Amino acid sequence: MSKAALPKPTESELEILQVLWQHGPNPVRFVNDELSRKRDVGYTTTLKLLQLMLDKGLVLRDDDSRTHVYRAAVRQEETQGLLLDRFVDAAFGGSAMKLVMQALGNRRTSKEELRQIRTLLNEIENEKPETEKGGPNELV
Amino acid sequence: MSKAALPKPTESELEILQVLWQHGPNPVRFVNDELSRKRDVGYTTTLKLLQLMLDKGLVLRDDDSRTHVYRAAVRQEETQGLLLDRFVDAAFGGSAMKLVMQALGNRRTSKEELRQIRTLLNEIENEKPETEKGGPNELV
DNA sequence: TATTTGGTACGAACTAATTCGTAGGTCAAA
DNA sequence: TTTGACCTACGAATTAGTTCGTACCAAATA
Repeated sequence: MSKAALPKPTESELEILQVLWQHGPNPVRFVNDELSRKRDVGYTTTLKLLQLMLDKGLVLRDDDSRTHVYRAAVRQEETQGLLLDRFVDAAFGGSAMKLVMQALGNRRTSKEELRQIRTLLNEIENEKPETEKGGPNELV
Repeated sequence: MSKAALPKPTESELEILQVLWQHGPNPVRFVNDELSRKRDVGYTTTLKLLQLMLDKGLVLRDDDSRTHVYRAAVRQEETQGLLLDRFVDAAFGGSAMKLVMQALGNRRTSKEELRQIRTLLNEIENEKPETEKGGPNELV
């Protein structure tokens, strides 16, 4: 009963989640201002979206004060993982490797990034990572 | 005038493209049969989809014979790259690296796959890949 | 107190994507 | 030459997602 079917966010909902993940709990006004930096979006549109997301369980809200404060109800890595799975299926016939190869092959990748990936590869290969920080998903 | 704005396929259209990429040019009947292996879909639904895709320029068709034969009009790698870009923006805030790390970190990856990635990393790091095949985008 | 400012709720319009029913054509076999 | 199988075309219903107008409430301020 704990993990009831992680609802999949739509594209717009994802934009909002990005804001909440990045800036933490905030009122509609703030979220809308952030979204407005990229594209034109009405205040009530953002409000409505947040309300729908509340229904879906994608966000939680604190409505103690008149100005409600919303916060993400789903974890970023988890959600990204979910979307990634779906995307890999849809666009790469389920092969995550093909996706990785394409992502690496098709764009400029800095030395530093390449180094990070090598490090990650090593950790994976050794099952138990030997990093000083320890945690398995502490990367990135 | 050559590359007029690569139209972005929807999810359903992508399913169809997968079939055409994998099996080559084929009539509606075949495509529909393939799709039906995964989920329930009516023949005329597939037909309509293919007709819409024809309008969009996603497929071409040979209607010499009564039974039209459709084939993909867009290259697989190109389309996947396009979708990948959009997806990276939407879900990973534009960071392809985060996506790769997540894709590698979150799932079982075989030794062989890891080796492939290392090889790719080496090629990228040397700017000019030393593979016998030569071409820059020949990877994957 | 009256007005302005800023907030929520929500119906409803709009758009894109998906699905299917129905009409009608062609061809081969009975 | 009629029947049945199989095909295309296409209008239209349905669904999901997005957007916004309008109504309404509360708090601050003139």
